[in-house]
Amino acid sequence: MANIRDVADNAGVSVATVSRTLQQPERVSPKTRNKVMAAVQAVGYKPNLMAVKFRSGKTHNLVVLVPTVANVFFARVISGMQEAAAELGYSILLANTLGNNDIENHYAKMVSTSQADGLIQLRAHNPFDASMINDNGLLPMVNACEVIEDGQYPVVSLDNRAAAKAMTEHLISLGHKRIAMIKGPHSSPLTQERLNGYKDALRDANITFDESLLFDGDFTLQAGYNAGVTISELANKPSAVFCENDETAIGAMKAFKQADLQVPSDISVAGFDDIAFSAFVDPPLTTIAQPAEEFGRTAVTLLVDLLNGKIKKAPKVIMPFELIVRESTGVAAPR
Amino acid sequence: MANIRDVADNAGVSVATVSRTLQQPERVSPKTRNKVMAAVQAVGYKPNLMAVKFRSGKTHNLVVLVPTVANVFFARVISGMQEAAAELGYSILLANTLGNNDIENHYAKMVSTSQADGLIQLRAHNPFDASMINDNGLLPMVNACEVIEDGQYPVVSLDNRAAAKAMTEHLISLGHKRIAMIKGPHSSPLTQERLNGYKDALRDANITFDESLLFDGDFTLQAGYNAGVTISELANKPSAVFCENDETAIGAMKAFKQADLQVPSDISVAGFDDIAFSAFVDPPLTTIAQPAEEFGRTAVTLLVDLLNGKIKKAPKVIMPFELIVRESTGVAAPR
DNA sequence: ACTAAATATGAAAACGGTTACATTTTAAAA
DNA sequence: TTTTAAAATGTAACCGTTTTCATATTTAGT
Repeated sequence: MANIRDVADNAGVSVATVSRTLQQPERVSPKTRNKVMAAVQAVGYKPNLMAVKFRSGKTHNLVVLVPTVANVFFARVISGMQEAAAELGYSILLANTLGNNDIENHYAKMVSTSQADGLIQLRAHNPFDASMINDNGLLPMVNACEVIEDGQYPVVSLDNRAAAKAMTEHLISLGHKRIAMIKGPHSSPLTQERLNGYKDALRDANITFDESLLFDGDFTLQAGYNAGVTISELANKPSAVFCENDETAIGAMKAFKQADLQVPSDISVAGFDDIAFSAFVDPPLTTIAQPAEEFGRTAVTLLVDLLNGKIKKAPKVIMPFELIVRESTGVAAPR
Repeated sequence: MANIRDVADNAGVSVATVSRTLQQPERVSPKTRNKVMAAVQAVGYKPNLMAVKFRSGKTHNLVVLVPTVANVFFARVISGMQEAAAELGYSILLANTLGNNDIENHYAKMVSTSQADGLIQLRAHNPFDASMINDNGLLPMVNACEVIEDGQYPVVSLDNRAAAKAMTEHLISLGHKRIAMIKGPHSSPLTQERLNGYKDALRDANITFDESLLFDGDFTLQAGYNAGVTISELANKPSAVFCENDETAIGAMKAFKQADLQVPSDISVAGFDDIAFSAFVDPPLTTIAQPAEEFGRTAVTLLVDLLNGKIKKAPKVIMPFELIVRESTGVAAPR
């Protein structure tokens, strides 16, 4: 494999000149520039970027911690990250953490071991192992999708509380009073935020919050189905179910169908995220759309700015949401 | 940031000894080993892995080219890759190519520029730009999911033709004679393989192949929906539709529902991949299950073996498939 | 106790670039 | 033409490891 010295020899110049020709062509005369370029071709030179990264101390790699790439919403976010990263000359190192703390730490360590310049978390969960904190006591990190309260790190998030409130108000406006909620995992701040929004709407409408209408989930189809089965066996069923994500809602709808409950005439169902499938299930799902790709783009832009020292204090970017009303929600049935 | 020299100074030994202590502890006396370990702690040493990779010439990175991470099937494959890579001490650099040739080349180039040791393609599409071929004329690459014919590179694939044949036979056994097919993108060898399997089954059952029952798609929900609309407007409708993946099938089912065609009583629908959603749509989708995670695991194992020179000539691993009969396929309606 | 072999350690080169600094060449100004 | 500044190029140090080879130390054998 040809290296920069081979090029220099071939062109009859020094390695410094070759390096300059490649990095700052304007600093070298047109004549030698041509010689060098010809030599590059002649010997088939490919710069060893590992050497460059080592020397420069900048890897231009970003680690992204994602709970699971199989989640359709995350897949969209990642897609946006890839795009922005490519534009800025960065590569994404994707880590599928499966919520596992060891895996998270393993990948987060790539920053302290100079394998990556920064870190994006798709799940709020700091601080990491103290061993990976750098000089100034902070990791070059941004949190996406979930707000983190301590204000130390940049955040790009959705106003989950407001969005959940908007959805709940939509259900209330259709006449629903007994509105169940299928939650996300306990460990996720999202769960709490969306629950808060739900409670806000209830309070504003003078509907007393009923803890027995809360069901556990974990953002998977199966969990939604399980909760749906439980709900359909209830003596005093809710007339609407607000699910903390679309997968959950789709799972629950299957349970309702099996129990011969019509959606939305017997029971309304609402989701959150607006994944592609939601428009294609039967009935199409009412949900909250989030600008997923934009999330990703913003997160890497923020991180790169942070790495370049362009950010003074941790900003908090709140992305807009949109209530998408489809056919899975309808007016409450008379009791 | 402490480097190996700081550790050496602190421990009162040479850098060579520190390196040995960390890499091959058995080659250093217990006494100095303890001294070094203490020094590592004392100065908070974290090896600069970029330097290690540069020096060793092994990056322990693998580039994975995926057409789109938003495809649920690919997401499962990637998940399996991550797992196997982590076990083998490799990291995955995920590239979302969106089928774009430039993006593919850009990421493939990471191998020739020493940023990654090898490459996995989730879509068969070689050779690349000649500029990135190495000495022996080959890229350290394995193809997953799609068989490639030239036999130069290891392949892990499914017998798509046999699987498509099995599904078509299932439909024929239910009495279907007019079976439409919604294809994948032209560019994908998968499309052709599955089409071949479909034709095989037709031939074996003495059903004449009817080109007008072939519809274009691209593996997305929307394309499936579009084809579904076209089919429902047909004067002489097929009694069954075999879709080349599940997303397509789910899209088509939505179109049929809108056209008041009952699945499966009016028209049967079959998919391919068995993504998680398929069990949860209405009706649950008959499909072909592929061991997606295992695909991913096998692909990286193969690639790592290839990198270690453990592979003589390119193997071709064919993974098993399974016909999953759910409720979207039923006996053919009398005409 | 003496020598040979085995083990432990250190000094320094190497990996492939970038870059500060020194030097030479070219262009511009006097 | 001479002087001076600017532009082009070269020399060599440097980034943080690993690794070869030489040297020092320990262990074993007689």
